[in-house]
Amino acid sequence: MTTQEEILENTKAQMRKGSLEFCIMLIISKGEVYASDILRDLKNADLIVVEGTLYPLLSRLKSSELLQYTWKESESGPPRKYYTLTDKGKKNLEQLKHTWSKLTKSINSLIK
Amino acid sequence: MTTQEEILENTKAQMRKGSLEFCIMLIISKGEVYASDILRDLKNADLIVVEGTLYPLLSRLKSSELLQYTWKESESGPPRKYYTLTDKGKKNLEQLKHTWSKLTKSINSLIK
DNA sequence: TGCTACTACCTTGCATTGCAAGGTAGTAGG
DNA sequence: CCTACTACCTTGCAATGCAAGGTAGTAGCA
Repeated sequence: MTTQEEILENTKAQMRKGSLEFCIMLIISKGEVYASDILRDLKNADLIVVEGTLYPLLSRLKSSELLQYTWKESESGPPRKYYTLTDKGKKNLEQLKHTWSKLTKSINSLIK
Repeated sequence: MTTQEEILENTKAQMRKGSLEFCIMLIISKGEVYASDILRDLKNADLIVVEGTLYPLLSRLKSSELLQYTWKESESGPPRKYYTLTDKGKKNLEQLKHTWSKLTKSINSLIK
């Protein structure tokens, strides 16, 4: 069975997923962060994401050379991977901002 | 091998996919259309979609009772399925417009 | 009647990817 | 050492976009 509510949530989830990679790069572009920082920032922006989604995505971006990381000690607990954008990542992100801008214009004109 | 260009196109594609279902419902909400009309309108909005994507999606929306269709004769060629939104579909779409508006606000504030 | 071309609808199989669930290991406090 | 906590990562499943291929109705024309 599939309720109306579930159908709606599914489509909403699709929207979130579509911008996920973009959002994560935006967050990293603001300064060195590690996974928990990213999860927190996404949550604050109403973009719920879990670890099982984030870690593979970070790995993917890393192996595409858009991200790099350095290990850093924590004051309390195990060491953390702090991510930053590479030059390639920064260029990529600029293009994505442009793409995002065009997409929202297209859709907003469909809405009217 | 994966080029910079391919990585970028992949992320762009993710963005498009995320809003696809929403866009298709927006197009149908403007009046009775059949598959080719939808493909044309999406293309005009820079949202490239192919048949193999559209037909299963229309079926899904139909079986979720967001869409309905009627067969109509064509002046030249085989008959066509003309789609419209059901009441449930209209309600759903209103919610999605709201979700879209919130999402764009969230992301735009991440961009700044 | 055949033949070709065109349009329209649909299906199959693959690749990608989000996510629930579970796993490993470092640190800290008692 | 034992428990709790944090951090990173993997496995297996399900959803879904898409390339490719398939079926069938219509039209024009010899």
